[in-house]
Amino acid sequence: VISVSTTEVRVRNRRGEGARLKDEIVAAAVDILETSGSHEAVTLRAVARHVGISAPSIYAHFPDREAIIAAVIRDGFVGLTDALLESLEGLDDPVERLRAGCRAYLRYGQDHPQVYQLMFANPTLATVKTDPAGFVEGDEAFAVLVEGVRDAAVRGRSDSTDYHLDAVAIWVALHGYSTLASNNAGFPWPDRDVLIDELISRLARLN
Amino acid sequence: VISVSTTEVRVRNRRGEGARLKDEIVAAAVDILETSGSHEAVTLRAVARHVGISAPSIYAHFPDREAIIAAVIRDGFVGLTDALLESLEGLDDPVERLRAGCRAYLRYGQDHPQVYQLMFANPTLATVKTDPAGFVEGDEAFAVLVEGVRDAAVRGRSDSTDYHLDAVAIWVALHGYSTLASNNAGFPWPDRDVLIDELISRLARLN
DNA sequence: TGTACATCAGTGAACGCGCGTTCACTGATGTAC
DNA sequence: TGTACATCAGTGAACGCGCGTTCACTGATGTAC
Repeated sequence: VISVSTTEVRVRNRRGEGARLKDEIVAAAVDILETSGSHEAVTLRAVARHVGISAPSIYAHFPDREAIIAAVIRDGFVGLTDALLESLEGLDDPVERLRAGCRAYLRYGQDHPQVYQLMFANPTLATVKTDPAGFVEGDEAFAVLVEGVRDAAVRGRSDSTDYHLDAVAIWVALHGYSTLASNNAGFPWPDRDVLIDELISRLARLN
Repeated sequence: VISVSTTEVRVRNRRGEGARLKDEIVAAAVDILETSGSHEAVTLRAVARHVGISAPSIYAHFPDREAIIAAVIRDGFVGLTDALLESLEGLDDPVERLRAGCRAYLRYGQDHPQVYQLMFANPTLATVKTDPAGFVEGDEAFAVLVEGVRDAAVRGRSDSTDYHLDAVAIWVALHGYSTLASNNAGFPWPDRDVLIDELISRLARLN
């Protein structure tokens, strides 16, 4: 019998590199979260098993299970903001920038549906959102959107006069589409790109 | 010492009325769900405690815990559809009807945030949605919206030509606002009524 | 260069808990005769 | 009208499980002298 199991043996971190485990723990939590489709599966013991360590080892890095989830959410906000900013690189046309940003937002939600859900549709958030760090990240992401609307208006491509209001309108629509699409695959959705373009142009008041 | 505790003693159902417990179980599940803010708290034992029965008694009415949640979701769809239809009663103006329906939808989401979340933003749904009954209810609710857009267009109050597309756009926006608002109270929301009216008039293409 | 030792990165066993589920049962109530 | 009995609406005790968390520990590794 040929052994197929690749009994992943974890190599213990070298002295002074113990903090590396912290990142591995968060990565494992994300993995379990997205694979299982529910944050209930992200138990302290499941995370430990996934990383290949004993359960108590986690306590050197996180005070409790909730802190791991909070770290996942914080990482999510950083990742989303990065994705948004990256999507704008090299683009000059304000409408193109707006569309690119919105698409990047939806892509993030589609690629990390469970993390996304945790970020925006879970009361656990209360904990992280009170934490200034998570809040600032979320604000930064939203600011990208407000800037996009303002830019389009200033350069004569949109009739928007209330940038904040219109940015909120777009955010609300994007978020709605993101969560509904990932949870209601059976619904008769119209063409995705048409829907998104209509949402953006009407809510950003493109002319 | 004056006894304050109202040790709720449940009266056993009379013969032939055992099925009444089924409704009590669902009601208890909804109560726990909305009070706790998370469906994780809706355990079989917690529901039994809330109703005032022993845990095994539930098995006479539901095969397992998941079936209770499914019943909560089904009830939710019925409740939402009823609320939508009721909101239209006595209204004739198509734009008024559209607004009333949308407001009723948001009110439902605000009044039953956790049930709402379970209905639209949870993969547990997969089970219920495959079930024709739940599906039909959801379709009926959405049909109310499509009819609203069509009616407005036919009566010259909207420029919509693709009723389904525009109804989806409105649904997406309403859903987005509903979940974001209930989970992000700290966000600087614009005036609620202004936001909602703008979403509806732009997405329904009111003229 | 050699060695004693402090420190670091973890481990293994154990705990109490609430959970879903099973099993054999109980006692009130309606019904057949 | 009286009574034996079937049925119905539940109960109580028990199970095995995975969980979060604690505790005392181990063994490799870098460092001071």
